[in-house]
Amino acid sequence: MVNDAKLLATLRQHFGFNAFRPGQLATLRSIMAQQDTLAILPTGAGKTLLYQLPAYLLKGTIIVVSPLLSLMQDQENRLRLRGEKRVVVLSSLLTMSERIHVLTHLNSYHYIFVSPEMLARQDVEEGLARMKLALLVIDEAHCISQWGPDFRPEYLLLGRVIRSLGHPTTLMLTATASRRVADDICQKLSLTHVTRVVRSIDRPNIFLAVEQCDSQDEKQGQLLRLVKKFDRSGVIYFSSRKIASEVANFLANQTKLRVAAYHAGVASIDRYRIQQQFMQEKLDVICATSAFGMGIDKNNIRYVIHYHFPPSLTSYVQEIGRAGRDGKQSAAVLLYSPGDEQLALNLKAVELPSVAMMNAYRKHQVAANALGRNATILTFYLDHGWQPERIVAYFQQRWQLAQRQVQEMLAYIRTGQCKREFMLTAFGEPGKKQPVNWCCSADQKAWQEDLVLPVIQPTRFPVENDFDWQKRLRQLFF
DNA sequence: CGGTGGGACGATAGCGTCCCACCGGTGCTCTATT
Repeated sequence: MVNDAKLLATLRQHFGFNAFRPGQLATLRSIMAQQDTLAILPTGAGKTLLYQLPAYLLKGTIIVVSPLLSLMQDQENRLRLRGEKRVVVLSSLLTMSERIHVLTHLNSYHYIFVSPEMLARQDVEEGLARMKLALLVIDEAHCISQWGPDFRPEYLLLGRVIRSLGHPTTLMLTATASRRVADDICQKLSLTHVTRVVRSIDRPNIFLAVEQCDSQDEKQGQLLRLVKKFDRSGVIYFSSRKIASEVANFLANQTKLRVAAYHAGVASIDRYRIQQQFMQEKLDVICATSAFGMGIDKNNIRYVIHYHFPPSLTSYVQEIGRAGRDGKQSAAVLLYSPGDEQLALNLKAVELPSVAMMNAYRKHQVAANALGRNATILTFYLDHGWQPERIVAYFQQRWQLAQRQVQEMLAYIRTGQCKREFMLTAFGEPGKKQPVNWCCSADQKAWQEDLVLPVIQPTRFPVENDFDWQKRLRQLFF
């Protein structure tokens, strides 16, 4: 049994820190007690340490399931910089002979990074099932709930994979998950006894604002005003690639700022360059779709503006959470024109096969692969033995959920009460707000008159205060 | 799914109506051609 002193010693010896950040110790205790653990810790809480530290104490390989190839490569590079050589990204970027080599030498790796799609392949699953695993890590675990059902269905097979790997200790990591999402993650993985380590989603240094704009022209004008006013680094989120690119050009022409558009239509090499330049302060503003953000490790993003309507409060909290990681004052501004919610709904509507479409399919009027964009997700469910009736019911349920999420987002926009209070209540943390009302509802005057943000003290990461290691050492040795 | 913009058409000289095409985000992996 590993005690706290041992964990702390390992932290000192291998990472050079003197204290854990909030949530780390509780998570590590749980992992070392071989408990499945869901850690919901805000961005910047040091989540990678949660599996890198146990690597020094556990025997066997650590598998990390990650949603993006770029994230896996990034993690691999970081581990190599730490001197870890026994690390591999098992992905389609390997040549066939490289992949065969990896699969026949699985035991020689300390860390294996893998996507859910690759992990669900029979040869990979069987290969890994023969290994001694120290830990299974599911990074960005909210993807199970958010992307799994409609977009990347292999996420729904992770429960099966966990069982076929002999149920290793499983660590799920995410920055944002409401209680409902957390329940959904555990349920979809069929994990019943899960330790949850949850820190507040509140980021007191982020000012919350909603600006109503009556037209798209007014919105663009307002955006320009905000971007000129705010200090350098910022991210602007869009739900359209085309408009993201157009506004990027507009801002580049109207200001002296260095602006780039970032979305899935941009070549991956350029996306990589843009991200690097943003990190190195060679770009000021990124006009992005939801493609941008995961794994962004930049601590001085001063603002996140939403030009379009986020699909849910959860995604909104995730996206604005990228601001102000250094604890200094930052802002999250949502620009809203009445009717903006329609685009969010339409995006969901095309993702889910309509009832009419499914009826046509059931009457054999169309084949599954003729269902266009919906074909992939639909054939997945059919291949896994779902009856069409069940699929229709499920998609209807997903559609209703999407509508509820849009309604919740609208309620956030419209509420006259403190935005922060609304947000925290929605995430099951009522009454946990800081004494200061730091949002546009409370600071109407300051916000609307001259955009002067109230000054607050930068927050430092507090030392884990529920553990006095010196006292604990005295108890152990004297 | 649902909103919008453009073209055709009708009945009549300036505009209404209808219909159709188009648009709207996120990524993995595999496979067959260039």
